[in-house]
Amino acid sequence: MEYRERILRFIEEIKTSCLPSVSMDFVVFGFHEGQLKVLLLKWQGVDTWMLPGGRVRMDENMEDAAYRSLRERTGLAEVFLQQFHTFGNVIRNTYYAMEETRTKLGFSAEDFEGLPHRDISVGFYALVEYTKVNPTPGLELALDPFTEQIQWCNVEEVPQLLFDHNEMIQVALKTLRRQLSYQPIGYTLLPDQFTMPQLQQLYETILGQRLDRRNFQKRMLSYGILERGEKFQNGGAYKAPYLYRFDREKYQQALAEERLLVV
Amino acid sequence: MEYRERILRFIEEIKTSCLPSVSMDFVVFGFHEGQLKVLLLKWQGVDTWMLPGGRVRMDENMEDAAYRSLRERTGLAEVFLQQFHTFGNVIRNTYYAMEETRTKLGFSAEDFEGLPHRDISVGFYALVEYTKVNPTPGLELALDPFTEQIQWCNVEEVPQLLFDHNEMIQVALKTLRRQLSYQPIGYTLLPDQFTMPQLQQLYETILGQRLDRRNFQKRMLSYGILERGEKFQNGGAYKAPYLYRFDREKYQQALAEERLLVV
DNA sequence: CATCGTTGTGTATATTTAACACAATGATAC
DNA sequence: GTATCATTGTGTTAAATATACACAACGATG
Repeated sequence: MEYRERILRFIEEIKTSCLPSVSMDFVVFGFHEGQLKVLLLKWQGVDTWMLPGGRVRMDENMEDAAYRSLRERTGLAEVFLQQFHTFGNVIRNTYYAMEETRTKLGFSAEDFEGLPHRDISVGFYALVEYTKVNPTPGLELALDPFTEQIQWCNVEEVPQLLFDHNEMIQVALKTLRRQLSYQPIGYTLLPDQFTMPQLQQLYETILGQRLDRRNFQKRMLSYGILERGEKFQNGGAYKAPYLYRFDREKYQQALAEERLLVV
Repeated sequence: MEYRERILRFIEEIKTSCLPSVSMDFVVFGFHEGQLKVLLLKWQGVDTWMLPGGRVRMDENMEDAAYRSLRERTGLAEVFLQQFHTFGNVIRNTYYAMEETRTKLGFSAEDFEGLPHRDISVGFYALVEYTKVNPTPGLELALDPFTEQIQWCNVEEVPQLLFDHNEMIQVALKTLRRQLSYQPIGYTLLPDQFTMPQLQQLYETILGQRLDRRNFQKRMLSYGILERGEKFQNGGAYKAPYLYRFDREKYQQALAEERLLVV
């Protein structure tokens, strides 16, 4: 199918099969080499980054739509996904790049007619295991003919984004910090097995503050949600740390009872 | 203006000047005689209660729309208002009473054509001072020609409501409890002056548990956000309690620093 | 003027949180 | 081989906080 044709079909699909004036935006967090990362994408013809988004089909639950969108982007079926805020300001769309994009791609105003000019956007944050993610540009899947590039970016180094997406990331981060004690942050951001220092680094990165190594370990073990495994030697000139994995059942139970307060 | 005419105008207004497929619902909390109350309303021709709702105008920020809707309903300009969750399930609308209402009122399907058949609804909870509220049925204001009755109901005695509104109240309550320590719950639900037992009763009602009288007082005073006034005698056979009022500035500061943990 | 329910304040105890010290490990340099 | 170094695992102590509880003061009532 030709490129122009694909875009026209895409627009037609949005107009006919998706809820008008409602969109979703995703703040996808990953953790790699001691850094908290977020997934960003770029539209073809626009040189500013933005968050991945999605739309809700007419007969689709919003939560299902969110999982679907994220699966299409990351290839992950099992992720932690949660709405954190709904953004409804008119000025959200002040820096809308749709017009710019349209012009650059050589489409007429009529081609894009009927698309909503203003959206309410439901913000979701997702916690995914960095190594398992396969960022997929929409171009390859025909799911979004605008998306050219998609890649991870350190949370501290996020550039100026389109729309209110910078604010979205900040609100998502704030929510993440607040929910650290009653959401399964650990086993959705870390690989199956991990060391205590890794776990601590994750918490420190999210909270943005140092924690006492000894008290942290004591506390984590006291929750009774960790299983200790073998020792792990990665070649450093130091004592080998133990590998741990989460006891999912006990973790869930502790979360339900909100016993995992950290700070 | 005739009744039928008013409804047709109302529908036309929604279709032309409000965002399609987005609505708002409000869980309005008040506190009176030791009871947490919530504002419910009834449509004409339907004998099931529901939550007050609203819509966002095309050129209006969603938050502004929420304040406007609530002002129209309660007559209050200054309320604490905050979104707590966005509801997007399709089955939300399974028990939709719109059709039923339409038939009972003698309107044809064409009259109601073009109205969205499925909404995403942003849930807000509001904290208002019970005595200052003047519940206003839409009929009197032409703001909502369906609403016949509006009144307070004890949170524990809420009947089966339309749509997913019972769930909404539960989620709002959960959020309220969780945010008790970093939101200005106190001075939005209580009158300007209040006694310590009143304040405690409020906290106990929201949290759904008893608190130690002495420790509660000690803690509240330790925050340094209360100003003690005169003694207050309401005629009971007991020692007169002091009246307090909040030092708004210090309260705000304590909230910002999240120092008001209660349980 | 004794009684009763309620309010204000204090104090002792238990629990939790925070601060800190030391031994063990395993690669590296000499 | 052995000393060095960064890092890990565990314990101990002091401070802060939360909890439990006791008593005196007040003001209407009979």
